[in-house]
Amino acid sequence: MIDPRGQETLSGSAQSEIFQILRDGVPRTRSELATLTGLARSTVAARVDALLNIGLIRPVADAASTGGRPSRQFQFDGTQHGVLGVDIGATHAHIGVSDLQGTLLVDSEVSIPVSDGPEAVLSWVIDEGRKLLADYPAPDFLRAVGVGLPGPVEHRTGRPIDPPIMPGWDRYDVPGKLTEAFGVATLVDNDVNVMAVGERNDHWPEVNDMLFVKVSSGIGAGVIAGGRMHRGAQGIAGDIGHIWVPEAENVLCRCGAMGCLEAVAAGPAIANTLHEAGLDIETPQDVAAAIMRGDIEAVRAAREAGRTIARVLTTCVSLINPAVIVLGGPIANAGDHLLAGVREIIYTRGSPLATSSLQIVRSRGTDKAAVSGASSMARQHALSAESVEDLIVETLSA
Amino acid sequence: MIDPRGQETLSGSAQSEIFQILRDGVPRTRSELATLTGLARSTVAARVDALLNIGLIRPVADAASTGGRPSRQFQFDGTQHGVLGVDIGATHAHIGVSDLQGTLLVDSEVSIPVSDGPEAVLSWVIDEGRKLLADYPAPDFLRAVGVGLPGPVEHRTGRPIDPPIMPGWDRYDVPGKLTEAFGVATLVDNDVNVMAVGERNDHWPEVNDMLFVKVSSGIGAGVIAGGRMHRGAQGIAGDIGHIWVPEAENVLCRCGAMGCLEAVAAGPAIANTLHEAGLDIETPQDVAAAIMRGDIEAVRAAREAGRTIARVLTTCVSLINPAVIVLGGPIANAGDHLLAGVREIIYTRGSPLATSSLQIVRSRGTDKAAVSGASSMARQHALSAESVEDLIVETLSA
DNA sequence: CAACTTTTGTTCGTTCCCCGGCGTAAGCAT
DNA sequence: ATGCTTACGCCGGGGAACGAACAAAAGTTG
Repeated sequence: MIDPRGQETLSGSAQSEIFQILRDGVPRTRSELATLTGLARSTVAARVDALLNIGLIRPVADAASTGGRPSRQFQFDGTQHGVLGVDIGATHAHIGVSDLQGTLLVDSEVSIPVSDGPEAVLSWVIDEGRKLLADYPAPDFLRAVGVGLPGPVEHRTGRPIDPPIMPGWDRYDVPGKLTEAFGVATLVDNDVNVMAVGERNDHWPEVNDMLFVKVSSGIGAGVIAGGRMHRGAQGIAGDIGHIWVPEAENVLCRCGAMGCLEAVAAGPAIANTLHEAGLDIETPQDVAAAIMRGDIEAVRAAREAGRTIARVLTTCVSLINPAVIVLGGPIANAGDHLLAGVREIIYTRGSPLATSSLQIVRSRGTDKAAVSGASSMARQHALSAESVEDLIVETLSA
Repeated sequence: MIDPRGQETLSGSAQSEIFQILRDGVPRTRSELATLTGLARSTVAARVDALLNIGLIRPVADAASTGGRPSRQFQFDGTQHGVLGVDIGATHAHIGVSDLQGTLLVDSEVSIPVSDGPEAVLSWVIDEGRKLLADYPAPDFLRAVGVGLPGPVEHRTGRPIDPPIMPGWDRYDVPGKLTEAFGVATLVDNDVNVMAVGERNDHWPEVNDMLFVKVSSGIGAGVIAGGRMHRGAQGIAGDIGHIWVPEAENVLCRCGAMGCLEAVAAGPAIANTLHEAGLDIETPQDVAAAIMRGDIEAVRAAREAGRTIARVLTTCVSLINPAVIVLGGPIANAGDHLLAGVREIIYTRGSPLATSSLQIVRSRGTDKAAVSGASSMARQHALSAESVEDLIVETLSA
């Protein structure tokens, strides 16, 4: 019964090859899969049966006959399993259950400051997660958990590293806690990275080089290079909020330094400018609202912030040569004004080669972007060759 | 040697798994390999025999007995095969034969302008290559060819794309020509990328995130992200020479635009400055010579160029979070002055997190850096799991 | 110095996966 | 309804790898 070759299974990597082909959602027949993979029809049949058993694929309408017996078609079925997406913000926690297609099934939000510490926040996550999952009692329904945290995270271990605004979280074993509670793998990352992965998986799957820039109370970027999240030597790649810009030369940043980009172009900086101009604006949310209602001063400030950010981004574009820049966060999503400022500078000042086919767009995510990004990260893991193979083996032995 | 396990060792085929383990040069016994791979002793023995036959490993002194029969040890043997490394510069061509350990065996250089066109230049490469290879008549000695070109290259196809200084080379099928002549795979890339790969493979094998910056007649960077060369959406990632900098606001660049970094900080710009200051300096080589002999004006100019470049690099550091920045090219290698300027700015102005453990060093390559980089690129290919397996299969069938 | 111990190296039968051929099932065309 | 065409399911054969058993080569001990 048991493969005597133990855990080292060369054929194992090919085990889920069929599934990886079907992941695109296109229905295919067994013969098509055989020619695509080069495997024998009999082998394909066995694999397809296994996937059907697990519920990762489903039969769909037969293909039109070409003269002989019509062939059955099979298609990716993402409805039988799900993942948990968790977004921890500075003042709130947001959790959602998505199926493996990426459809958000239910979600729930609560106001809880991250400064209450990991035990309090994660307890809510666990309780609420279990409540939401109660509606999906299928055995093995949950396949993974994804978490976005508002600070630097060592992705390999899932632990926050010296987070500035998360007292008590430093090096806390977030995946340990959640894996214990839910019994599945837990992936943790910085919220910007999580949104970047989500945006890419959901809207730009064919793009391998992308920059996601979030403008809210700070400014951060997620770098996707060669189709993979780029984290850098210490996991702080994309931390562009504290790059020195001449506009901020005499402005003190919350990080304690002078000259940081986010000291002049992030939400609080814009709020401050507008407040001093006499507007009744305190928070980044107020800024977004003012921009949305077309306040001329706010619009001007958003566009100017866009220009300032773009001056930094021109360098990023030359260095990375991305196909797309996505702007996200409440300020960027409040109309096209910040976007317009970014485009203005990048398309005029950026190098012609790198900008000729560069797209600069707004995030398509909504207020649920972070949760859906976290889910997307979890989904990516759950649908990976490794996870699917584990599931096949598990099911076979049971 | 290179540690192949540094990043993703695509477990595609376990056939050459044993070889990939031995690539680090450490001698190992069959039993050690068996426990490392999880394979049976008999399987390991068969694989080892195959590798011995090919000549990719060699037996070394037996291990000390632990009471029983002493075990034989085997070690990577890079002396039985070799690669060709080719560096095409603006005014010269340089070719060398290296063995698979990376030792440069012979090399040869000629003054030939790249503007003579691909047929002329590559004819010399082929003739000279055959001459050099005549001393290594072992069948199947040559395993790959690596080429560095002074312009943008579409790495997938190996064709130059709109190169500014290579008339007649646009979209020329360089790998086709050389593969036909030498009968092995040919890899082509931009010279900066080639040097970056070489520097990484030879001197920073364990570093996965690195920036290589070349300062000569232009300024370019090679980006290694997550252990892989990053090329970007159009293959022009790292093209930092034409980033807008305020220092160059009113300076015309050779590219036709105003404000480019390399218009003020590359070799020709420094030469021009010094020439205007009354020095007898015309070319970047003159600049390097002046710096080397300690000319105070030249040293000052080099340091100032370093500062200007570093202002751009601070953004790159925040975005990529590299572990190392390597500065190469004739200007950077003419003493530590440019390096000092770069360090001065990055360590004072860069974000503390990203610079705290960042190393900024000079390239260790010599004037043969480009050839050795091209060889290194070829070697990386020749030692990849795929190539080794092909070789095993080939030898078995013969 | 010979027999024993210990570990390695080698051979060979077994197991399992996968391939490919053959018979059967299921629609189309006449 | 009959034949044709294509797809599905079963089954024997080949190859890869495993592991047990045996042979070899030291060191160890009486």
